Amino acid sequence: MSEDEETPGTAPEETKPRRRQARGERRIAQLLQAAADVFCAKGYTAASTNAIAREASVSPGTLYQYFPNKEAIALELGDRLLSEMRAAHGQAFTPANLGLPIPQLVDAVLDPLIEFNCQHPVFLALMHGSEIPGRIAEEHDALHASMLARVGELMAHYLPGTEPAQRARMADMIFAIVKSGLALVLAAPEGPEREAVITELKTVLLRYLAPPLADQRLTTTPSP
Amino acid sequence: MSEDEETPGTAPEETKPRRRQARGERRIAQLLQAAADVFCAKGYTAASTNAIAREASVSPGTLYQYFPNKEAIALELGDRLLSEMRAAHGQAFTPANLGLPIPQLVDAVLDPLIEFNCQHPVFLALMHGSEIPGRIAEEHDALHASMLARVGELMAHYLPGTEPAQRARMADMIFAIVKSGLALVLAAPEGPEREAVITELKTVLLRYLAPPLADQRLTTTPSP
Amino acid sequence: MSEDEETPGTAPEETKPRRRQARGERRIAQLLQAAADVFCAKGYTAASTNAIAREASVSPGTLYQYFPNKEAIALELGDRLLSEMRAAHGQAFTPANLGLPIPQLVDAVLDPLIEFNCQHPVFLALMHGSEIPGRIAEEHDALHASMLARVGELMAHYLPGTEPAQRARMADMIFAIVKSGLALVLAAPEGPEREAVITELKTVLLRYLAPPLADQRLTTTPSP
Amino acid sequence: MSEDEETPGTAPEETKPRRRQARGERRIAQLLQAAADVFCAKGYTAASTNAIAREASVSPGTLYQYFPNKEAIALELGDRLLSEMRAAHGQAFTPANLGLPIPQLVDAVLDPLIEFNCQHPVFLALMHGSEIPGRIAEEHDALHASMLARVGELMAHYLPGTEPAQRARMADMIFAIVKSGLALVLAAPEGPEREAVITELKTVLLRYLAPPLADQRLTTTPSP
DNA sequence: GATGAATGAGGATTCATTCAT
DNA sequence: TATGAATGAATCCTCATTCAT
Repeated sequence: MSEDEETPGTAPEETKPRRRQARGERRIAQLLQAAADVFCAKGYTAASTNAIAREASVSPGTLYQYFPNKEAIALELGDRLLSEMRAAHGQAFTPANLGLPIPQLVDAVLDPLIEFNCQHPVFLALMHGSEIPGRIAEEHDALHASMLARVGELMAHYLPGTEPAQRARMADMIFAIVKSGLALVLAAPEGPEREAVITELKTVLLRYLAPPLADQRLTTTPSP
Repeated sequence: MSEDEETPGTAPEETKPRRRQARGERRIAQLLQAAADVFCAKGYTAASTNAIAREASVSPGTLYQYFPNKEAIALELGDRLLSEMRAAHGQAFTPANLGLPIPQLVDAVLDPLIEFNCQHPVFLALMHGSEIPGRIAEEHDALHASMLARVGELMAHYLPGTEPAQRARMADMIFAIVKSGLALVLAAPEGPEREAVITELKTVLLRYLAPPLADQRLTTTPSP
Repeated sequence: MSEDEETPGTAPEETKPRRRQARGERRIAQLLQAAADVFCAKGYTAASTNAIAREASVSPGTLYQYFPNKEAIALELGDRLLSEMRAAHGQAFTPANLGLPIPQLVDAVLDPLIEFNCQHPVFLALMHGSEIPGRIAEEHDALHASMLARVGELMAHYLPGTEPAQRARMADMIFAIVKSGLALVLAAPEGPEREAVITELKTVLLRYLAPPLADQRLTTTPSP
Repeated sequence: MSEDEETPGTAPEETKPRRRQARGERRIAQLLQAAADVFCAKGYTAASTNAIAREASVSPGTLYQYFPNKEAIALELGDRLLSEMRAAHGQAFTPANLGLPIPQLVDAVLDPLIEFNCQHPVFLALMHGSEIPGRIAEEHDALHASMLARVGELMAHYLPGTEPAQRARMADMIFAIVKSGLALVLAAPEGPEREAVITELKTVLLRYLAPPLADQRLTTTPSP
């Protein structure tokens, strides 16, 4: 039984607080959605908390009831985006996928990632944050690091023979390519053009990875 | 004889204005340098003209003697950077280079570009400007477009058989890879690590381009 | 029962907004009063929004919650003054007054006008605005024109035989005399001296108008 | 022989200073002219010293070599205007004119005044200065007072039987009428319309003054 | 909790005035 | 003296944040 569910009949006096929490959650979601929209439209720095409140059809005071300041909004937004992405995208790293040949692996990793970014364009907007100050930048680094780590795991699995420093460089590279490729994908009009861009992005990765993988195979599996 | 008087025979009336102009030019350079630093540190939106003036050890009024507003500073900075880059980097597109095999071509194009960006990190900072408003964005698009066009020319030269839409996609991709690769290069510590990152970036590009170039050779040069 | 709750039967949902509106109106009135004082003291151009806010014991931000800029303050002030004046002074132009002999008419028109200007010295201050820029000047012209038109109507009624161009000149003249006479009245110390100045102003007008009115009577009423 | 010209052969060492003074005077005149233009166009408060210097084709530094601050410019301008006006207009108050019948006196006083104001529209602009601060206002009062005194003298001459307080009121009134009438005259297009406005202004004054003058004649000169 | 008015520090920009040349 | 660059206080206005209701 999950902690959030309660058997009917238990402590009725908890219902109100619960409701409140539920309402609070809705408020927060609503505010984060508004923040996402405004960040997308204006960027973090130029986005004003008043604009976010207005977008959420809420007064500025209400916004500050849920977030201590503008930074916290971006931070929370980043966190939620990240865990949402993990949920939507995490199974790409399951052992099942780790056995896949690279082309399928790339599909299994990129397709949900692209899907996710199409639905949450703020994500990329926040990742690009060259304009983002202080703690947010750190937070971004955290996010960045966690994603890099995932890529690193894959690399370790598929290219165990490569020396770690080189593997790190490759992971950085792949991550950078994916990020900027994602931007191209989002910029392309939905439809066949976007599909073509997606294909192109995968092509870049596959061609980049093919030679080391071939090396790997030669080295590790002396053939049957 | 006062310092302001000159021996007859020289161009006397030009000296004073020239001094002034020289001083003005120096001021402008100093202000642009300060702006570059502040833009790098805070991003365009969060950079304040007062901060730029302070960084230039100058009063706000002085800044406004040379630039009508913050936008003009970024615009002029972009212009200067661009022409400086053209000067430093333009010969990469000379016919001599167009005959080069791809690896050398990539070196000829990327090396000066990397060099330039290491010396002028604002350039990348300004290119990323997702937070940049109005006319500056347009200006950036212009810069972006002009650089893309260069890449496009190269592509047309080396892959004439590829259909234009696909070539455009490839050019976008290459440009995106170079931009984000450049960021990795700048982020790497100077020395062997940076060199390794540079090599990796070139590797990505070469592996990406190798198959279409091979196709091209097969198609166009039926060989003896 | 909280203060915010009302007995059923009244219009409960209007109370809060109404309170707010009332507060807002008070603020606006307070700001306009402060603006009036500062405009009187320094003139429009030299009046600063910060000074107005300070005079109103309010922060600059608050001022800008109610007015988008300095111009809007002067415009609103002009509008309010004008309609207040129309309310206080409008009946001077009723048909009843139009039948009056000139001396009574002059009383009926000038007395409320003087009264009004004594209570709102900004009015004259704003009308003199040779320093006033842009839209405000236009607005002033509108106000000016509307007052001139009133005078013109009176003239047309009392001197129908005079040619229009001449009537227009006379109206301009009368308006100018009244404006500068009003300034003298305001400058005079309240009491008998002020009364004497008022009398003198009326005398100027009556003596100016007497001859054409006499002509008019001779021309139009051939007598019994 | 004018003061500024010197006979050849006299003290040569005085030539330079003299020249300098002459040059200085020219500079000052040039600056005051520029100031007049800018004050007319923008009003005192909105006129910037830089704009005045630019209008005079001079650097701001030069302006401050001749005037300690903006106020001093307006002050000096007022002074010069006043004495110029006295020169051009002073003979209106000569004993010869004092004997004239009122209509001719009015012509003798107003015509040069109007002429002067048409040539120096700043004069009126400065007189209206409701926006003018501090010492300038006082200075204006001085100017105002000196002109009022002139009118007062005339009144004393022509209406010796009227009680002084009333005469002062009448002088104020006349002065006010003339000032605002002058503004109408300047506003009218040159040509017959302007002439008509001038006539109207004189009419106002003559009608205003006729009754007391008639009284005066009855009272003082019973004569056969 | 919700509201939105209020705050005030801070940012862009101007301008009277000074100063090195 | 003339110049015009430099100054910095003062303007207008915005926005993150607080607070009375």
